[in-house]
Amino acid sequence: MVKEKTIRNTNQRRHLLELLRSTTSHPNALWLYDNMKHSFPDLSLSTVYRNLGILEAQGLLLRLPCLSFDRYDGNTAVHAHFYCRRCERIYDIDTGNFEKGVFAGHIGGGHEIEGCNIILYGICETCKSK
Amino acid sequence: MVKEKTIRNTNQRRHLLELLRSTTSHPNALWLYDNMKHSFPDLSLSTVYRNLGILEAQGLLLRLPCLSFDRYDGNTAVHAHFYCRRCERIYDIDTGNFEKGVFAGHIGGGHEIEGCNIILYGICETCKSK
DNA sequence: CTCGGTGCAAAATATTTGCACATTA
DNA sequence: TAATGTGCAAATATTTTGCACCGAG
Repeated sequence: MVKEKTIRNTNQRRHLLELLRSTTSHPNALWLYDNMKHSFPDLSLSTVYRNLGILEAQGLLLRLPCLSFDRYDGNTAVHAHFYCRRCERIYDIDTGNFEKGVFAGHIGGGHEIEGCNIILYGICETCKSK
Repeated sequence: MVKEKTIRNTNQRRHLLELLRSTTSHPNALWLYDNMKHSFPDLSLSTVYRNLGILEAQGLLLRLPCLSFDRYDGNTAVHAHFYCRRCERIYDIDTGNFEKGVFAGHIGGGHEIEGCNIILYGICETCKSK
Protein backbone atom coordinates (compact mmCIF):
# COMPACT_ATOMS: atom_id res chain seq x y z
CA MET A 1 0.00 0.00 0.00
CA VAL A 2 1.28 3.39 -0.91
CA LYS A 3 0.49 5.96 1.72
CA GLU A 4 -1.69 8.71 0.36
CA LYS A 5 -0.47 12.21 0.86
CA THR A 6 -2.62 14.32 3.11
CA ILE A 7 -3.96 17.30 1.25
CA ARG A 8 -4.06 20.34 3.46
CA ASN A 9 -6.63 22.99 3.34
CA THR A 10 -4.71 26.20 2.79
CA ASN A 11 -6.11 29.69 2.52
CA GLN A 12 -4.66 30.16 -0.92
CA ARG A 13 -6.24 27.02 -2.32
CA ARG A 14 -9.61 27.64 -0.72
CA HIS A 15 -9.63 31.17 -2.03
CA LEU A 16 -8.60 30.04 -5.50
CA LEU A 17 -11.50 27.63 -5.75
CA GLU A 18 -13.95 30.22 -4.48
CA LEU A 19 -12.70 32.71 -7.02
CA LEU A 20 -13.01 30.20 -9.83
CA ARG A 21 -16.52 29.31 -8.74
CA SER A 22 -17.53 32.95 -8.57
CA THR A 23 -17.01 33.51 -12.28
CA THR A 24 -18.15 31.90 -15.49
CA SER A 25 -15.37 33.47 -17.53
CA HIS A 26 -13.11 30.42 -17.71
CA PRO A 27 -10.02 32.29 -16.60
CA ASN A 28 -6.44 31.23 -17.04
CA ALA A 29 -3.82 30.95 -14.32
CA LEU A 30 -2.64 34.52 -14.72
CA TRP A 31 -6.09 36.02 -14.30
CA LEU A 32 -6.63 34.02 -11.14
CA TYR A 33 -3.25 35.14 -9.89
CA ASP A 34 -4.00 38.82 -10.59
CA ASN A 35 -7.36 38.60 -8.90
CA MET A 36 -5.94 36.98 -5.79
CA LYS A 37 -3.15 39.50 -5.35
CA HIS A 38 -5.42 41.79 -3.32
CA SER A 39 -6.00 39.16 -0.69
CA PHE A 40 -2.55 37.59 -0.96
CA PRO A 41 0.01 40.26 -1.86
CA ASP A 42 2.87 37.77 -1.71
CA LEU A 43 1.12 35.16 -3.82
CA SER A 44 3.24 33.39 -6.37
CA LEU A 45 2.13 32.23 -9.78
CA SER A 46 3.60 28.81 -9.10
CA THR A 47 1.27 28.44 -6.17
CA VAL A 48 -1.65 29.10 -8.49
CA TYR A 49 -0.42 26.50 -10.95
CA ARG A 50 0.27 23.97 -8.23
CA ASN A 51 -3.13 24.45 -6.66
CA LEU A 52 -4.91 24.28 -9.98
CA GLY A 53 -3.23 20.93 -10.47
CA ILE A 54 -4.28 19.70 -7.04
CA LEU A 55 -7.87 20.87 -7.40
CA GLU A 56 -8.06 19.26 -10.79
CA ALA A 57 -6.80 15.97 -9.40
CA GLN A 58 -9.50 16.20 -6.75
CA GLY A 59 -12.09 16.75 -9.43
CA LEU A 60 -12.99 20.16 -8.09
CA LEU A 61 -12.33 21.96 -11.34
CA LEU A 62 -12.00 21.26 -15.02
CA ARG A 63 -9.10 22.20 -17.19
CA LEU A 64 -10.37 23.17 -20.60
CA PRO A 65 -8.62 21.30 -23.35
CA CYS A 66 -9.39 23.67 -26.14
CA LEU A 67 -7.31 26.73 -26.62
CA SER A 68 -3.65 26.17 -26.96
CA PHE A 69 -2.80 24.44 -30.13
CA ASP A 70 0.07 22.21 -30.87
CA ARG A 71 -0.59 19.09 -32.87
CA TYR A 72 -1.53 18.89 -36.48
CA ASP A 73 -3.61 16.70 -38.72
CA GLY A 74 -3.30 16.37 -42.48
CA ASN A 75 -6.80 14.97 -42.66
CA THR A 76 -9.11 17.93 -43.07
CA ALA A 77 -12.35 15.98 -43.23
CA VAL A 78 -14.68 16.32 -40.29
CA HIS A 79 -13.79 13.77 -37.70
CA ALA A 80 -13.27 13.47 -33.98
CA HIS A 81 -10.17 12.52 -32.05
CA PHE A 82 -9.49 10.04 -29.37
CA TYR A 83 -6.65 10.85 -26.99
CA CYS A 84 -5.11 8.00 -25.04
CA ARG A 85 -3.99 9.35 -21.71
CA ARG A 86 -1.65 6.39 -21.20
CA CYS A 87 0.39 6.42 -24.41
CA GLU A 88 -0.62 9.94 -25.47
CA ARG A 89 -1.36 8.78 -28.97
CA ILE A 90 -4.14 10.46 -30.87
CA TYR A 91 -6.48 8.44 -33.03
CA ASP A 92 -8.82 9.65 -35.70
CA ILE A 93 -12.40 8.64 -35.02
CA ASP A 94 -14.96 8.49 -37.73
CA THR A 95 -18.10 9.98 -36.30
CA GLY A 96 -20.40 9.27 -39.18
CA ASN A 97 -23.19 11.77 -38.93
CA PHE A 98 -22.77 12.40 -35.24
CA GLU A 99 -21.65 16.01 -35.63
CA LYS A 100 -24.74 16.75 -37.62
CA GLY A 101 -26.64 16.86 -34.38
CA VAL A 102 -24.66 19.88 -33.38
CA PHE A 103 -25.46 21.78 -36.51
CA ALA A 104 -29.06 20.69 -36.47
CA GLY A 105 -29.41 23.07 -33.56
CA HIS A 106 -29.74 20.54 -30.79
CA ILE A 107 -27.27 22.60 -28.84
CA GLY A 108 -25.55 25.91 -29.22
CA GLY A 109 -27.78 28.62 -27.86
CA GLY A 110 -27.86 31.82 -29.88
CA HIS A 111 -24.31 31.64 -31.10
CA GLU A 112 -23.28 31.28 -34.70
CA ILE A 113 -21.61 27.92 -34.79
CA GLU A 114 -18.98 27.42 -37.45
CA GLY A 115 -17.61 24.14 -36.29
CA CYS A 116 -17.19 21.68 -33.54
CA ASN A 117 -14.35 19.71 -32.08
CA ILE A 118 -15.01 16.49 -30.30
CA ILE A 119 -12.21 15.01 -28.27
CA LEU A 120 -12.76 11.69 -26.60
CA TYR A 121 -10.28 10.48 -24.06
CA GLY A 122 -9.55 7.34 -22.14
CA ILE A 123 -7.38 4.28 -22.68
CA CYS A 124 -6.81 3.05 -26.19
CA GLU A 125 -7.32 -0.47 -27.44
CA THR A 126 -3.59 -1.18 -27.58
CA CYS A 127 -2.86 0.00 -24.06
CA LYS A 128 -5.88 -1.81 -22.68
CA SER A 129 -4.67 -5.16 -23.97
CA LYS A 130 -1.27 -4.85 -22.27
CA MET B 1 -9.47 46.62 -52.14
CA VAL B 2 -6.62 45.17 -50.16
CA LYS B 3 -4.19 43.33 -52.36
CA GLU B 4 -3.91 39.67 -51.41
CA LYS B 5 -0.45 38.40 -50.75
CA THR B 6 0.80 35.88 -53.24
CA ILE B 7 1.59 32.60 -51.53
CA ARG B 8 4.62 30.97 -53.04
CA ASN B 9 5.14 27.29 -53.40
CA THR B 10 8.37 26.55 -51.60
CA ASN B 11 10.07 23.20 -51.26
CA GLN B 12 9.94 23.35 -47.49
CA ARG B 13 6.20 23.96 -47.38
CA ARG B 14 5.40 21.33 -50.01
CA HIS B 15 7.52 18.81 -48.18
CA LEU B 16 5.94 19.67 -44.86
CA LEU B 17 2.45 19.02 -46.14
CA GLU B 18 3.49 15.75 -47.77
CA LEU B 19 5.08 14.63 -44.53
CA LEU B 20 1.99 15.50 -42.55
CA ARG B 21 -0.21 13.67 -45.01
CA SER B 22 2.00 10.59 -44.90
CA THR B 23 1.30 9.95 -41.23
CA THR B 24 -1.72 9.54 -39.01
CA SER B 25 0.23 10.23 -35.85
CA HIS B 26 -0.86 13.85 -35.35
CA PRO B 27 2.65 15.13 -34.88
CA ASN B 28 3.68 18.39 -33.31
CA ALA B 29 5.95 21.01 -34.84
CA LEU B 30 9.12 19.51 -33.40
CA TRP B 31 8.45 16.07 -34.82
CA LEU B 32 7.85 17.55 -38.25
CA TYR B 33 11.05 19.55 -37.92
CA ASP B 34 13.09 16.50 -36.93
CA ASN B 35 11.70 14.46 -39.78
CA MET B 36 12.46 17.12 -42.34
CA LYS B 37 16.04 17.65 -41.24
CA HIS B 38 17.25 14.84 -43.51
CA SER B 39 15.96 16.58 -46.59
CA PHE B 40 16.61 20.12 -45.36
CA PRO B 41 19.67 20.13 -43.09
CA ASP B 42 19.45 23.89 -42.60
CA LEU B 43 15.77 23.90 -41.80
CA SER B 44 14.67 26.14 -39.01
CA LEU B 45 11.91 25.45 -36.52
CA SER B 46 10.43 28.86 -37.19
CA THR B 47 9.97 27.90 -40.81
CA VAL B 48 7.97 24.90 -39.69
CA TYR B 49 5.80 27.03 -37.45
CA ARG B 50 5.31 29.66 -40.11
CA ASN B 51 4.38 27.11 -42.73
CA LEU B 52 2.01 25.30 -40.42
CA GLY B 53 0.27 28.63 -39.95
CA ILE B 54 0.07 29.26 -43.68
CA LEU B 55 -1.20 25.78 -44.49
CA GLU B 56 -3.78 26.06 -41.77
CA ALA B 57 -5.00 29.37 -43.16
CA GLN B 58 -5.33 27.69 -46.53
CA GLY B 59 -7.37 24.92 -44.98
CA LEU B 60 -4.81 22.31 -45.91
CA LEU B 61 -4.34 21.05 -42.40
CA LEU B 62 -6.05 21.07 -39.04
CA ARG B 63 -4.57 22.23 -35.81
CA LEU B 64 -5.84 20.03 -33.01
CA PRO B 65 -7.25 22.05 -30.19
CA CYS B 66 -6.97 19.46 -27.51
CA LEU B 67 -3.73 18.93 -25.77
CA SER B 68 -2.26 21.95 -24.19
CA PHE B 69 -4.28 23.14 -21.31
CA ASP B 70 -4.65 26.55 -19.95
CA ARG B 71 -8.10 27.69 -18.94
CA TYR B 72 -10.14 26.47 -16.03
CA ASP B 73 -13.76 25.94 -15.19
CA GLY B 74 -15.24 25.70 -11.72
CA ASN B 75 -18.30 23.96 -13.11
CA THR B 76 -17.53 20.26 -13.05
CA ALA B 77 -20.83 19.07 -14.45
CA VAL B 78 -20.76 17.60 -17.93
CA HIS B 79 -21.17 20.36 -20.42
CA ALA B 80 -19.71 21.63 -23.66
CA HIS B 81 -17.98 24.89 -24.42
CA PHE B 82 -18.46 27.48 -27.05
CA TYR B 83 -15.41 29.51 -27.98
CA CYS B 84 -15.95 32.84 -29.70
CA ARG B 85 -13.08 33.41 -32.06
CA ARG B 86 -13.81 37.13 -32.16
CA CYS B 87 -13.89 38.09 -28.48
CA GLU B 88 -12.21 34.89 -27.27
CA ARG B 89 -14.80 34.43 -24.58
CA ILE B 90 -15.78 30.93 -23.59
CA TYR B 91 -19.38 30.08 -22.88
CA ASP B 92 -20.75 27.07 -21.12
CA ILE B 93 -23.21 25.17 -23.25
CA ASP B 94 -25.74 22.85 -21.79
CA THR B 95 -25.82 19.81 -23.98
CA GLY B 96 -28.72 18.05 -22.36
CA ASN B 97 -28.27 14.40 -23.14
CA PHE B 98 -26.21 14.97 -26.24
CA GLU B 99 -23.06 13.42 -24.81
CA LYS B 100 -24.96 10.26 -24.04
CA GLY B 101 -24.65 9.36 -27.68
CA VAL B 102 -20.93 9.12 -27.27
CA PHE B 103 -21.14 6.75 -24.40
CA ALA B 104 -23.91 4.76 -25.99
CA GLY B 105 -21.24 3.51 -28.34
CA HIS B 106 -22.29 5.41 -31.45
CA ILE B 107 -18.65 6.26 -31.93
CA GLY B 108 -15.40 5.35 -30.33
CA GLY B 109 -14.05 2.18 -31.92
CA GLY B 110 -12.47 -0.29 -29.54
CA HIS B 111 -11.11 2.27 -27.12
CA GLU B 112 -12.17 2.60 -23.54
CA ILE B 113 -13.82 5.99 -23.43
CA GLU B 114 -13.76 7.79 -20.10
CA GLY B 115 -14.99 11.12 -21.24
CA CYS B 116 -15.58 13.51 -24.02
CA ASN B 117 -14.91 17.16 -24.64
CA ILE B 118 -17.03 19.05 -27.09
CA ILE B 119 -15.84 22.45 -28.16
CA LEU B 120 -17.97 24.49 -30.48
CA TYR B 121 -16.56 27.58 -32.07
CA GLY B 122 -17.77 30.48 -34.13
CA ILE B 123 -19.09 33.95 -33.37
CA CYS B 124 -21.01 34.52 -30.18
CA GLU B 125 -24.39 36.17 -29.88
CA THR B 126 -22.94 39.38 -28.48
CA CYS B 127 -20.33 39.82 -31.20
CA LYS B 128 -22.82 38.95 -33.91
CA SER B 129 -25.16 41.76 -32.90
CA LYS B 130 -22.43 44.42 -33.13
C1' DC C 1 13.78 42.55 -60.13
C1' DT C 2 10.47 42.25 -56.42
C1' DC C 3 8.41 40.57 -52.61
C1' DG C 4 7.48 36.47 -50.02
C1' DG C 5 10.26 32.89 -47.59
C1' DT C 6 14.20 31.29 -44.99
C1' DG C 7 17.61 30.63 -41.23
C1' DC C 8 19.30 32.41 -37.21
C1' DA C 9 19.11 34.52 -32.83
C1' DA C 10 16.50 36.66 -29.54
C1' DA C 11 12.10 37.54 -27.46
C1' DA C 12 7.71 36.35 -25.73
C1' DT C 13 4.61 33.18 -23.40
C1' DA C 14 3.30 29.54 -20.50
C1' DT C 15 4.28 26.22 -17.16
C1' DT C 16 7.31 23.49 -14.02
C1' DT C 17 10.85 22.65 -10.58
C1' DG C 18 14.51 23.17 -6.74
C1' DC C 19 15.07 25.00 -2.48
C1' DA C 20 14.76 27.22 1.99
C1' DC C 21 11.25 28.93 4.88
C1' DA C 22 6.32 29.00 6.57
C1' DT C 23 2.14 26.74 7.89
C1' DT C 24 -1.33 23.09 8.66
C1' DA C 25 -2.95 19.23 11.09
C1' DT D 1 6.83 18.54 14.90
C1' DA D 2 6.39 16.25 10.70
C1' DA D 3 5.02 16.67 6.55
C1' DT D 4 2.80 19.61 3.06
C1' DG D 5 2.52 24.18 1.06
C1' DT D 6 4.54 28.62 -0.21
C1' DG D 7 7.37 32.30 -2.47
C1' DC D 8 11.13 33.13 -5.19
C1' DA D 9 14.24 32.36 -8.84
C1' DA D 10 15.68 29.63 -12.34
C1' DA D 11 14.72 26.17 -15.68
C1' DT D 12 11.77 24.17 -19.44
C1' DA D 13 8.97 24.12 -23.23
C1' DT D 14 6.67 26.12 -26.95
C1' DT D 15 5.78 29.55 -30.22
C1' DT D 16 6.66 34.18 -32.27
C1' DT D 17 9.35 37.97 -34.15
C1' DG D 18 13.24 41.02 -36.13
C1' DC D 19 16.44 41.07 -39.55
C1' DA D 20 19.53 40.27 -43.38
C1' DC D 21 19.94 37.23 -47.09
C1' DC D 22 17.80 33.94 -50.49
C1' DG D 23 14.97 32.50 -54.18
C1' DA D 24 10.35 31.80 -56.65
C1' DG D 25 7.68 33.87 -60.03
